[in-house]
Amino acid sequence: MTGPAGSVTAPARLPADERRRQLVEIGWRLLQSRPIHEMALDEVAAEAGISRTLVFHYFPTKGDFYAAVVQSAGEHLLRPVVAPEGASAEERVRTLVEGFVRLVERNRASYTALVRAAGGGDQRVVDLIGEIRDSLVPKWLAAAEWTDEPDIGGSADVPGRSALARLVVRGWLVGMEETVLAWDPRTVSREDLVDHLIRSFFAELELTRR
Amino acid sequence: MTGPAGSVTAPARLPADERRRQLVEIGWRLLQSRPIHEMALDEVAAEAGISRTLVFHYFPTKGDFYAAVVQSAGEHLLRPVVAPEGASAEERVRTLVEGFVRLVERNRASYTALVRAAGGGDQRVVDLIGEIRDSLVPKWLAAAEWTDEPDIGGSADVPGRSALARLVVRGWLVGMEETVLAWDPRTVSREDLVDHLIRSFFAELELTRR
DNA sequence: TAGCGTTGTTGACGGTTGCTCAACTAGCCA
DNA sequence: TGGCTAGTTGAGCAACCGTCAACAACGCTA
Repeated sequence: MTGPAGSVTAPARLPADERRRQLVEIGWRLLQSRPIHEMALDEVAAEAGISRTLVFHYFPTKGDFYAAVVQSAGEHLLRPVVAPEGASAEERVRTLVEGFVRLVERNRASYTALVRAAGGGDQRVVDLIGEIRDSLVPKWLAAAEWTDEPDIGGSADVPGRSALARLVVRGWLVGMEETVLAWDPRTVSREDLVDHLIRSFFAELELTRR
Repeated sequence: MTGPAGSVTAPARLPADERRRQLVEIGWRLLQSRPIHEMALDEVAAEAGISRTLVFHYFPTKGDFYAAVVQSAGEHLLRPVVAPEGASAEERVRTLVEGFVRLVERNRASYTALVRAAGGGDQRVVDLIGEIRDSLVPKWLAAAEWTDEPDIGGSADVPGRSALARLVVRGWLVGMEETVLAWDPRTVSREDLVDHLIRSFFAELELTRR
């Protein structure tokens, strides 16, 4: 355990940004085995082979560190999921859904860790996850080629229509998250799941049209 | 703050079950202003006018206490939401949706506290919230008069159909939770929200039929 | 090469909190 | 009165977050 350099323990002195990245990376790794509130900064420091004080030097508070970890994790996890350019709306949405299902299949631990962080941690982390979710809404709306058309013959300054769509898509995304996480491949086939999610998304969207 | 008996501080000696209930009630009250991981047992003890040790006497571990609080909270919050007996499917679902929206409107702090507990706390609490959600699924299916009919001419031992429905309803419930919590009455009217949720629920269910 | 500021790093300390242990006290029955 | 049961407590341990003042390595200038 306290081996003198068993694996790749940091030599001694690192440039600031590199140390930061190292710590975030360690935090992310630890987050996958422990719920967030059980990850002590002691552990992070030990893993990096430095003193706990140094962690506080880079992240003034525990919450700051967690926020950095969650932010980085969110980017890493969600960046690869993109819709292809020249395809039909259905194909694009399918790509997003399948990308997400695959993401969960491959990184279940990571993803649940990330989602769980949405509940327990401090306020910054909660807000961060909220922002990440919000940032996904336009992506999905665009994939469905859903244009934010104003009410037919109605006034454009009434935000009701598009606001409802955004709200609904946000809720739908969270529901999908939950569905895929709770999904048991032995009772529901992967195909049925994906098909249902796609049709569900379009149906939900269509319902907001009026 | 340290008033000698301003409100209703417990006298001294209480029967076990009464003390338990008092502590859970205090925990529930505190949970509404603080996220769960910030509620120290010190505070609970102080609020009850007893020593911290006694709290541990009734709840061996912090997680046990939190679990008890969440359990009680879940029952208190969700019990009142029931569908009327003799109404149509649509009316019954409408009652459930409106009941839930009203619940969130009135007890926003309590409800978010409860939902947030689903993420951060210890495993027992997470599981508990999962069970509460699961227990809601049949209630909603029944309200929609959704009979768990086997595949037409198919084998009854294939669980695919109803399993999908249960899974989907669970996800939809979580999505609705999120939607109502993120809902801003200034951009989406209450009526539009409720209407959409009702139609969304039936649409989602209909999609599982095949 | 000496000096000096900048920057990465640390040990020691304080306060809070979850949890344990042995002991004290109020009622109740023989 | 004595003794049993049950509610209650203070002292103490260990883990953890966060602070402070100081140390050590490197680059720059002279």
